[in-house]
Formats: sequence, C-alpha cells, structure tokens
Amino acid sequence: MSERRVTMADVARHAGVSPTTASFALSGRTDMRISDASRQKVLDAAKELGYRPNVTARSLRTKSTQTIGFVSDRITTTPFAGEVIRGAMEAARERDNLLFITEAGGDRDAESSLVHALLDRQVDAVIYASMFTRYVTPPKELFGRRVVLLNCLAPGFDAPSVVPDELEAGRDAARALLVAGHTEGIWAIGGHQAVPATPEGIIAGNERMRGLEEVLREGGARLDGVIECDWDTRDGYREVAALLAAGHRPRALVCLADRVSLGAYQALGEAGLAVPGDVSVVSFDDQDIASVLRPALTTLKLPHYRLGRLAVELILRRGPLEAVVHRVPMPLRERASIGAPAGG
Amino acid sequence: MSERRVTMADVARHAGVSPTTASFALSGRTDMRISDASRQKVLDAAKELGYRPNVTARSLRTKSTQTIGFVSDRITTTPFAGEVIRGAMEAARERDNLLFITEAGGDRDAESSLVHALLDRQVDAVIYASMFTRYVTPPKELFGRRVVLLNCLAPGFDAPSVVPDELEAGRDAARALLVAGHTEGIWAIGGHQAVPATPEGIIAGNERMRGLEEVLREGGARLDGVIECDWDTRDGYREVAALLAAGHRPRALVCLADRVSLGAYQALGEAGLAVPGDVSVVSFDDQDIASVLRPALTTLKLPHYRLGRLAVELILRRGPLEAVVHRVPMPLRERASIGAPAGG
DNA sequence: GCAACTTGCTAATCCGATTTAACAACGGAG
DNA sequence: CTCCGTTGTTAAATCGGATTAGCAAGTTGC
Repeated sequence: MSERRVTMADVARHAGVSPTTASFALSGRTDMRISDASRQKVLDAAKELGYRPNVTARSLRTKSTQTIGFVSDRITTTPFAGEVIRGAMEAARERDNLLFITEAGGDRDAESSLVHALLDRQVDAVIYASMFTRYVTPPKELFGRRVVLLNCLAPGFDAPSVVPDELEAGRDAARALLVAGHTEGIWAIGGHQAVPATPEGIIAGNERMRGLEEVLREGGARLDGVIECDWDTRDGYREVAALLAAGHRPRALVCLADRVSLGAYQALGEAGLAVPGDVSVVSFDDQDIASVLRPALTTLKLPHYRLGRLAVELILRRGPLEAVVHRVPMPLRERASIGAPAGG
Repeated sequence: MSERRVTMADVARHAGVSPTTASFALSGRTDMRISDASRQKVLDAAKELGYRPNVTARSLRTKSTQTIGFVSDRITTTPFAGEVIRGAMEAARERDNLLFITEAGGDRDAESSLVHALLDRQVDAVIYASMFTRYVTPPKELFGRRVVLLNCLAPGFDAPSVVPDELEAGRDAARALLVAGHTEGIWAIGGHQAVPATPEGIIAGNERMRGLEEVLREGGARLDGVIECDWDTRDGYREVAALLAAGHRPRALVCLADRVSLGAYQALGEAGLAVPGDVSVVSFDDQDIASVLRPALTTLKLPHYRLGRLAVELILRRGPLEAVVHRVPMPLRERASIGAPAGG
C-alpha cells in the first residue's frame, strides 16, 4: 500500500551506525551494550525519518505478531456483541495488540477454516467466543494452542473460560425483590429452559433460577410459579397475558431476559396493570431497551465489556494459561420497575 | 504459539525438489515451467504434511497481507455495528482476507495511533467507518493509502464512500403513506436536525425529509408539521405527548428514527390512541426493536450489512479506487404500523 | 609489560516465503 | 558437428527486522 516505508537500515545509515546497533538501540534492550551517544543518534534518526518498525517483518523472526484472533459463532445476532469486542479491543490496545475478528456462524467447517486463516497469520492467541453461555467443542486446530474461552465452557479442553456469574445474578434478583418487601405472588417467566427452545437459557436459565430460588427461600419467600417459555418478546407477552387471563394476580415478575420483560410490559399494559404500582418486574441482561422502556427496567447486566476485556487480559499475562473458570459479576442496574408490593 | 509448523522447505525436501520448485508448484504460477510430475509430487507432499503457508512470511516479500484494517469512531454505541462488521467480514472471507477491527472512540490521537498500528502490520487497505452518516476528516496517515469511507463523506479526500440512500428512503416513506391513502394530518417527528443535538441527523435527517416532502408534494399531500427534536425515545415520547396535548389529532407520524417511534408509541398508548387504527407510523432504521413492538413497526432499514460488504468488495476489486459516492438502497420493511387514515 | 576483562560495535545468519538469474540437458536447424 | 532455443530445475538474493558470534580498542590486575 503506497510509497516505500522507512526501514531500520535507513535509520542506521542516517545515524551512521550498523543495523545491529540500530536494532538494539530501538528495542531498548540492555543485554547488549550501546553507548548513550549512539543510542541517542539512532533515536534521533528514527524520529527524524518517522521510522516505524514493520511488525510483519519483526514477527517473522520473533514469532510474536502482537495480534489476537477472535472467533465467535455469531457476533451480530445479539446486540451485546459490540461490547464484548470493544472490551477485548481496548484491553488489546493497551498492550499494543490488535484483534482479528471473525465469525463462523455456527458452521464447523467455517470455524476450522477461520482458525486456519488466523494461525496462518501467526496470531499469538485465539479467543473462542460464544454469544451466549453454553458448552462448546472447540475445533481441533485449537488444541495445544493459546486459547481463552469467552462466554462458554469446554470440559476437557485445557483453557480458561470467562463467563458471567449467573448464579449470583439470580441471587441478586431475589435480594432486590426481598428488599422491596416482596415475599409472595412472585412468578418467574422464562424459567430454566429445561426444554431449551432458546439455547441461551441452558446454562443461564438454570443458574439464574437456582440463585433466585435459593435466596428467596432463605428470605422466607418463594415462587408462586415458574412459567417455562422461549426467551423472546412474543412468548413473554403470551405467557403473561395467559397468566392474567387465568385469574392470577402476580405482585412481582422475574423475567429471565429483557426481551421477555418487554412482552410482559405489553401484556400488563393491555390488562391495565401498572409497573411497578401493581406489578414489579425484575429482569436479566440489560439490553439497550431496558433503559428506554417506561418505566425503565431494573435488570442484572450481562457484563459483556468486562468479559471481552478479561479474556484479553488473561491472554496477555505472561506464562501459561490455567484452565480456570473466571466468573464475572453481573451488576444490578436499579431503575424503576420494582416497587413495594401492591396491597393484597 | 506451539509446535513448529511445516514449512515450504519441509515440503520441498519431502517431495525431493528444491524450495523454488515447491514454491512455484504450490502457487500454481504458469510463468515458470514445472513438469506435471514435479508439481504433483509437491502437491502430494504438501497435503501429506498438512502444509499451510505462513502468510506473515509471504507478505514480507509480496507486500500483500490479505488483511484489511477497519477503523471506526465507535462500533459499540449503535446496535447496527455488528451488521456492518459482519458484512465486511463475510465479503473479506470470500476472498481469503481477514479484518482487523479497531475503534477510536472519536479521539483523534487514538485514531492516528490505531491507523499506525494497522499500517505497521502492513494492511492492504483501510476502511474508515462512521457509525452514522456524517462528514469526516480522515487522519493524515491515511492520505495516499487505499481507503474506503464507510457511512461517511470526506470532500477532498480521494476515496470512495459507501452510504445509505437516505433521500430515496425518504421518498419511500412518503410513498408508503400515500399508498395507504394518507394525504393529510401527517406529522414528521425528529425533523431535519437543523440544530443537531443528535449528530446522526445532520445528513440522514436532511435527506430523509427532503425525499419525504418531495414525494408527498408530488402526491398532492403535505406535512401538517415538522417537530424538531433529538432522535431518542425520550424526546419522541415528550413531543408526541405535547402534540396530542395541544389538541392536534395526527393521522400519520413519520418518525425519523425507530427510537423516536418507540417514544411515539408510548405517548400514543397513554393517550388511548391505537396504531395503526387511529394513527399510522412509519419510521427509519429498522433496529431490533422495530419488529418486536406491538404493532410491529413499518420502517426503512439502514442497510448496514450491505454497507460493510460493499466497502470490502470495492477494496478487493483490482485497480485503483475511484472517489465515487456509492448509495445503498434502504429497503422498506412493511409491517403493521401503517393503515388506512382514520375517518376524520 | 602482558594476560584478562570490559566496552562498544558490526558482520553474518536466520525467520519462511517469493523471485531473479543461471544452468544443465535435450532436440532441431543448418 | 556446432549453434541455438526450449524445458525443467535450482542456487542465491530479497523482504525488514532480531540475534548470535566475533572483533577491535581501552582498562585493570599483578
């Protein structure tokens, strides 16, 4: 791409030293003695000529490209993806690394092919990411490589995982309700995804529900019911409408995803019930929409930015990676959808 | 990253030929004569050893890294970003290219620094992207380089631009209303962003309004009013609520962004007006939320996937890039928010 | 005064490909 | 029988750095 770059040889010539001296002066290594005078000459020459090292050439010798590959099933489907990537990118940038972003779309062959494309470019490490928490089997090309699993778990695959702390989030949802005084009339919409129509519920749903029920029980409260349905707006609407039609009068709804909450809002609105006056709602994910609904939704944020960042930070730590599961807290975004229980 | 790779020297040795012969056989070049027998031996050896060329090493000689840099102001703020990147990525992948994704966050220094990081890695070209259509001044490091401007315009900068066809989208919004029979009681919410509090309105707002008014006029209709406000849910809600409170009874609302539409829905709902029974709504952007609102929103889709794809396609065409503005159509997503005018 | 270090620097190699220049071997023309 | 062109192949140079080995000149020790 365009005019010849200044090379180290140019710098050396301009400074009147050998390329070797220039190399050592520029890399600032101390295991080879360079006089301050020479060093300064080189540095000045480099600055004057606007020298920038050719990372490609350097990595041929050093093996390190200061480049990380990012492979995901799908970066586009979920609105969170951008945050994951941004977190990863910023952490990488702080250490002069760049990210190759790729997406396999769930296709195994595409995945292998992408991993190859990354390895052909000598990436220092690979982040293998899923857009929702689940169990995965990374492609064989990644075995023995420097890998961090992002938002997924692969038992038997020797690499660290970075996942949201769904269990604690479930507990926090319960605490938020208890603090507001809710002990009865609590329904969970979305459930465990025991029969997973929405695959993202498999892990998240179970852990959220487990944490929720645990703290509710400890707080002397319990769920009136758990409605299993897909984690989408349509099902949220339908199930809550059906619940109300059946004569139930919930005081609080725990929606397992913000999309479900939106459906719940719609059903509640049509039934003339106010949030949080008549029914409190607590949710999970903190999608964009959460802050924009009326009333704004109290929800447990999926920490995508921090997931991305931590994955890169692990990679950039020196030394081998340990196959540990890192759980990142899901902060509670307190907004306006939880209130005191409606008088019964 | 881990065990030694098979090199071309290994392949040559295994096939019993020189590295030169192996190179020509593998690259399939015809300007150097290789016997079919030798060629086959090399190919077999390569396959058997699982040889994969080291792109980094190759590019040191050839200058081409099969890598494209992507620099944007912000990939995260807008939910569309993923689609842009996906489009770019898929187009790149089809031609064995990979994308470095970076984000400068609007900071000029960060931008320069990122461009340097990209150039240091010898990217073949750079996509300079904005997350909403606007005028930009690319950093000086990009002058004279192979660049495509994505979703932005830079007069005087010698590079092609790829932008949504907002003008035609404005016309299509008008046509959708005319076809449904609307000729009066039409209000535009969001306006031209003449005083741009929401910067993304500067170009989009003007062109959408221009196309809208043009076709409305030609169709014998006109706007009852244009309400200038920020392109967000809060303002959409406030302005529509105010409009209704002032005693106006619009038949159709043209919301300049889906976020504004959401606010409009909220205000309409609280006033007991049904969409589209009482008021039709047509919108722009096609964010995720558009298809999930009740009723689903008829809107003109920002063609992010195609923008990303076209940018890469332009880059991968051989020959110099021409400084032309490519306008990508914004398809009409017909859903349920437009109906016949309410009887007046 | 000479060996033994230090200090400061450079020549030569290497990384893994591509590409240029050159060179055998063979066949046909004259 | 020589000359020349063709065919198939390879040695060597190159890309832009990092690294190893080695070499002068100056210091110190005894």
